[in-house]
Amino acid sequence: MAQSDTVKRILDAAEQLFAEKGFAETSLRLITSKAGVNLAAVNYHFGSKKALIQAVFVRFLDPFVSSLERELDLREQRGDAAQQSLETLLEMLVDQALAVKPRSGNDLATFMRLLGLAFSQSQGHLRKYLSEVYGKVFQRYMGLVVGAVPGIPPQVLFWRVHFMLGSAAFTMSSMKALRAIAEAELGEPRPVDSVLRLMVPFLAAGMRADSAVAQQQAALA
Amino acid sequence: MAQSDTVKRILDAAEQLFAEKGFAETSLRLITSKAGVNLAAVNYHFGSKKALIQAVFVRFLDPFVSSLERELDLREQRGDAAQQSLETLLEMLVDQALAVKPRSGNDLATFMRLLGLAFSQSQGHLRKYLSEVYGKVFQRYMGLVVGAVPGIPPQVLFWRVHFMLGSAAFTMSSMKALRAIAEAELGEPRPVDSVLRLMVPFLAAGMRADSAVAQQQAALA
DNA sequence: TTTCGTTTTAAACGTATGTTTGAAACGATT
DNA sequence: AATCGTTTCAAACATACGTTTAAAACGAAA
Repeated sequence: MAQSDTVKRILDAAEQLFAEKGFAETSLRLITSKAGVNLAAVNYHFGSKKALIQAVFVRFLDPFVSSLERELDLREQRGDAAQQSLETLLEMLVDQALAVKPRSGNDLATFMRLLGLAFSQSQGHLRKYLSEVYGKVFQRYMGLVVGAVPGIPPQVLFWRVHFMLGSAAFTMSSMKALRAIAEAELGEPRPVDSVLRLMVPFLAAGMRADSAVAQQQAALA
Repeated sequence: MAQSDTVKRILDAAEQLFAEKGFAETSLRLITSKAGVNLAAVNYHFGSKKALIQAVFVRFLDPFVSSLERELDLREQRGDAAQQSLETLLEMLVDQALAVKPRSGNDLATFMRLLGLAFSQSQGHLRKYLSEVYGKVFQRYMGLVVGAVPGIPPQVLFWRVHFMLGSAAFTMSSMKALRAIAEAELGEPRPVDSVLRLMVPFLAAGMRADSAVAQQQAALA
């Protein structure tokens, strides 16, 4: 018969638990018990915990990245790739993230949190693996972003890209907690996708900030 | 005699190791061996590993926060607290961070990384503790920030503040790695304080981005 | 010098983790 | 029905961790 669903059950449980508690804090015993499979199943099917972590990321990043590449190809064919506005590019990313069809019981918040963890919590092995596998798309996309903010020196651009990344990674990995705070302080919180869209003008404005002023600010002791 | 320097040696070693590897990944055995003291010394002097983590943060946050509060008082007395520009407020924070006099072998990068970890890696107990002790100053400062960007709806402002926070926390906690990448890609990297100053116009512009557009963007499905 | 509270020390404890093992159960193929 | 590769299972293994213990060393006060 086709491979049993043990693998899928492990991935589902691991994905959810990783998103809730992080990698180090999630034990294999917790994962396997939630998945209803034997403890040894993880090492049998994946080889190690590290490999399981990678497998979780591959399963949820692959569709996202494929769909992103398709969209990039499309826009390139239409020839307007070079002159995309920054806002359009950022929205495109949000749209792709929102377009990933949720699997059973894995909602957008889980996706966000995992994406955030990939940057903030990833130990060496994960970060290296992700940049090996997805580095090319990342650079392709970032090339477009850089092209959309002309007149900024490369040094400044480098750091602004990472300010952007940090904003996104932090927000996504803390999304759940932040929405709870927002609810306590301001009533009914925005839906997750609305928060993502709220980031677009914030990031775009930051990227476009006057760089002469920026240089000057940074220069003075 | 005065309390032996065992406590100080533990704090020094822990501070540096936490900054390098995070909390969970740093064992008491590693800390005590680096500090050249007995393993049991941590539990004797601090009670537990959690208490040690808190002690590390208190030691390096207290001077920073005190100095920040002094500066806030000063500006309040001068009466110009209410009409500070956003840039001025952010620069003030950078200046306070840079003004913390480095202890032996603990440079600015360590300070940055710890501050970043406080947000990203802190488990429940640390976050709760920090917000209990330093929440008041944080809110006082954030009140000024919010006052410096008029005309933005509270909901939008809430999220933008956290976009800002995320940018700063991520950048600081990844500062060392990012500077290494910058060096490989662009040659001699900026000094740490210059990177901090580079954030100011980026964040200020993001905070001030047109909120009507933002609202509209966020609203459309 | 003796006393007594403080600090340091080596060793052990208890627990949790990722991983391995060898046998049992399974399921398609012959 | 017998065979054989695959998968599951309970149990154990090896290791690492934070913490505790009880004795030894220390150092100022008497």
